[in-house]
Amino acid sequence: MNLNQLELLRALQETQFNLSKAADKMHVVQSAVSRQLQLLETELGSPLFERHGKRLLGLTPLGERIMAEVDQIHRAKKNIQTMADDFRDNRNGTLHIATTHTQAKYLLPVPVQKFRRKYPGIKIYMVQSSPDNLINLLHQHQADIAICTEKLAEDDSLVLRPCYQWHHVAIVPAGHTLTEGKISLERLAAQPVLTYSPGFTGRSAIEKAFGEADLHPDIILAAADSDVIKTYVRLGLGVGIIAETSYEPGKDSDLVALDLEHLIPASVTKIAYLKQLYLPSYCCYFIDELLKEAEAKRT
Amino acid sequence: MNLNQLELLRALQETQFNLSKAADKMHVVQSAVSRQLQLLETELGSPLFERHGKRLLGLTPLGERIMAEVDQIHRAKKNIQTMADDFRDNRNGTLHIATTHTQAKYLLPVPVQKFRRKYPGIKIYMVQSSPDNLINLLHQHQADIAICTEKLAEDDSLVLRPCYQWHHVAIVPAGHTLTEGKISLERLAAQPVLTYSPGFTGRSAIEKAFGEADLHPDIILAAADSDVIKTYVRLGLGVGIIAETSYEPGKDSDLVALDLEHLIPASVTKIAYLKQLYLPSYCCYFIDELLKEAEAKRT
DNA sequence: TTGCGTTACGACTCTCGTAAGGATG
DNA sequence: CATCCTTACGAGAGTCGTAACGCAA
Repeated sequence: MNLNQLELLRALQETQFNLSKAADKMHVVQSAVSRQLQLLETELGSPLFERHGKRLLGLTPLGERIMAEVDQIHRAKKNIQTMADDFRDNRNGTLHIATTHTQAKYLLPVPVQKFRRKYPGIKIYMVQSSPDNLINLLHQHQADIAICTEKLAEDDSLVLRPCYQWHHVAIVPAGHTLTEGKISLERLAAQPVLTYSPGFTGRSAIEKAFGEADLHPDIILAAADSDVIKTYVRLGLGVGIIAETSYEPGKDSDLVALDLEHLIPASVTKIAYLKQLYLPSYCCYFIDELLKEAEAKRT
Repeated sequence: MNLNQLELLRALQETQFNLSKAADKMHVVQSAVSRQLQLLETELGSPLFERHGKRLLGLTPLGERIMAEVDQIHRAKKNIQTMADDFRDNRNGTLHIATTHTQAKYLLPVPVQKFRRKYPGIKIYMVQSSPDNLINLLHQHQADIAICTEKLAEDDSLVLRPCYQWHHVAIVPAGHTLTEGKISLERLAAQPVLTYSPGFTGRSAIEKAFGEADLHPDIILAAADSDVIKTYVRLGLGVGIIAETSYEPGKDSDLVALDLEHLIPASVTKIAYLKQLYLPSYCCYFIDELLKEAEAKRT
């Protein structure tokens, strides 16, 4: 048994048990992985994969259990390398941030700027995705940290750090009927509504609020980002419900923001990363800057 | 980086950073480990060991952190091998039991006998040691399970399974003054006492009971096992305090056992094993038999 | 026929052991 | 000077890549 053979098992799982594709992933020819797999299964004394003829179909029960340990080994090996790299030179490296559009545009700019100044040698990869996919990215080691508001609960393998609490605002063109009088969920629900796609940026809080009031707003447009919503609100399609932080008083002076703090429960944006994974020092610095920025926004 | 290099790190730690002894442990010549260590440190880019000249003195801070991951890898690798062995053939193997004299003599015989019948191919290694050392044996992977009463608390990495609850009895030769009238801690403390060594078989419960009554018995003999205590009680040296299960009505008919249940708090004997370590099926069977035996003793 | 996996064989790389040498207490 | 570690070099084991083959959709 050696580390390459264990990596091979991972590669096979990631390629739906296709030896040829796994070989590509491992940067060796296909016959090599065929042999290595045979050697490993011979050494362990039992097949690790279900086969139909020569084709691999999936893991055996033994294979399943072994894969869990292989993942542990992979993680530990990665930690060793990260630690060594970080120790030798913490000025170079890469930072993979997974987040949603809203956070990328309205929360991250200042921290990223500060980070660039302190760590000019670190490459930043920012991946935008849907909140439920962010956790996948973490688990697949394709992201170091994830920043988002929803879908981050009940996962024991994650560290969750509350970043900041915010609430929603309604946006309407100047002169809109909602700008007069007191805002309420009933009045909102009477209008065509534009807001975030399900699973994005506190959409669940919005649904909860309307649901508890037994209201069923007509959501005529759902988008992943605030800018799209604003655009169509400007076109007069209806009232937008977006995060307060996405309303920019300067640029959005043609729109009126109506505070919904008392109507829709507040949301908490969190930073998440894998509990068992070592974070390089620059990554911790970035998290600290994020928390500082959140603190600054709050006041 | 490969598994052998990581094993080498463990070997070095276990040999107080002596390359020559580590080489013996790894079954290779010393020059080989010297080179492998250099290769690893070169690959990681930083030294893992503090050196004075050519000698290794200890781990660097980086080395310390890496060793923690190496231990994880070692454990996972061991789990893979155990799983594969268990899956292929669960009739052969070894079971390392670490326990104290008392448990080995009075709790284990029946389960061991049943185990031998069901798994005649498994070799049983029974290690007797002091309770605080039992945990070390588990952590050093020199024992699969440990059975004892004391010193098993507050260790997050252990699974603790309460096995059975018992209490102490006082033993005296027939006709001893304590056999008349009602037993009490005061009357006990007035006699020379023979009992377990500190850390053994509920000794702490004994001390606690006397301590809370502000009594200071004269413990003239402390032994790790009940038989030694019985022997000297028979010689008339004083009153023995032993586990109830160690008093055998048949063999010990010359001694009188006085129940101390109401005087000394009960003790709980537990089975412990490493949380993160895979236990082969026969090991689980043995644990089950132990729990059954404990259940039988209780009734 | 194409895609997927296995087997055979020669080339190469890697690691080991032997042996000699340097440093340290 | 004995112990501990390093370096040099040749032998052997292990792994890879090429290529040919078997099998199934």
